[in-house]
Amino acid sequence: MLRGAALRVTRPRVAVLSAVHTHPHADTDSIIGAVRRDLPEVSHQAVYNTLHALTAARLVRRIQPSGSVARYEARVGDNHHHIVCRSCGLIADVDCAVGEAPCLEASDDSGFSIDEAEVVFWGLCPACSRNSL
Amino acid sequence: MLRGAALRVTRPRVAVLSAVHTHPHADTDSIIGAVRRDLPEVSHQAVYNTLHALTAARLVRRIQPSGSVARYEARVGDNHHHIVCRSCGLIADVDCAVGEAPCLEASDDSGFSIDEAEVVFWGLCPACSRNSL
DNA sequence: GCCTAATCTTGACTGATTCCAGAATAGCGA
DNA sequence: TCGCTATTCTGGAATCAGTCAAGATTAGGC
Repeated sequence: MLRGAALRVTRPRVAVLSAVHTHPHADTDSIIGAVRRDLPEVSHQAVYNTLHALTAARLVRRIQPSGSVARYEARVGDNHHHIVCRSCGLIADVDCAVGEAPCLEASDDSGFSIDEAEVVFWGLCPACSRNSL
Repeated sequence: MLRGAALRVTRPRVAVLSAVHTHPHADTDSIIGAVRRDLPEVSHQAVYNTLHALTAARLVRRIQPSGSVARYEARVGDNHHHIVCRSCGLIADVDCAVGEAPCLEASDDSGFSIDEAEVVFWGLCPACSRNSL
């Protein structure tokens, strides 16, 4: 995958890419933790660098719901959306009915040239929903 | 408005509420600046407190597109959406065709109880669009 | 195997936001 | 109108995610 994106194959990069694949929607800190289970010596800077490089190469997607830190996921290219729990922050994927970006047309684009419509559904996850009764 | 929300009417609060009305989509720093034109002595903390209180009271809405700091707007209750310029960060409003939250149904809610669908359109504003030609 | 540019390590730094303790004050009741 | 009390504000320190920068390391082409 890395070679396909014209990126050098280094241990930290392989570990980060793999961590993002095994931990969907994880924040940077969790990814650093996961990577260090394989490579205890990686610097946080290397992880930040790699995440930026992978994001720029479209191998991972960066998401950041309001009030949350940056999170990353490896599911790219299918323009799916997310549901975020207002209470615990849990994130789940939602398939996009349309499949191609932008899946939605703006009623009035104010002269902008739009290339993507990002949808975030807000609500309560099953567990928090139960607890709030 | 403040009294209607059972909030004490203080000078900082009036100034913040007014600043949010006159500066749509402004970030906290701009709001602090605008407020200090009226009340030079307000602390940044008072502005943060007030913005949180107003947000909780639903008198203002907090928005935070990926990679941006928190921004606030006074247009509430009509569930409109936003277009964000990828290049300069400019934000414009887009009316929601439906008008009531959630304006969109998730194809599969994963057991979540959803109360809002937030839509962010990404693209280039007219000026940046022209410059990139 | 060597060379060079890309990448990594280390450690300091920034900027937004939050935490805290003491001073000020809005709005209640007398 | 006056005083009381809880809420709010001030000022300053602290936190936390993320960025910057310089020198050491290393992947990958020759």
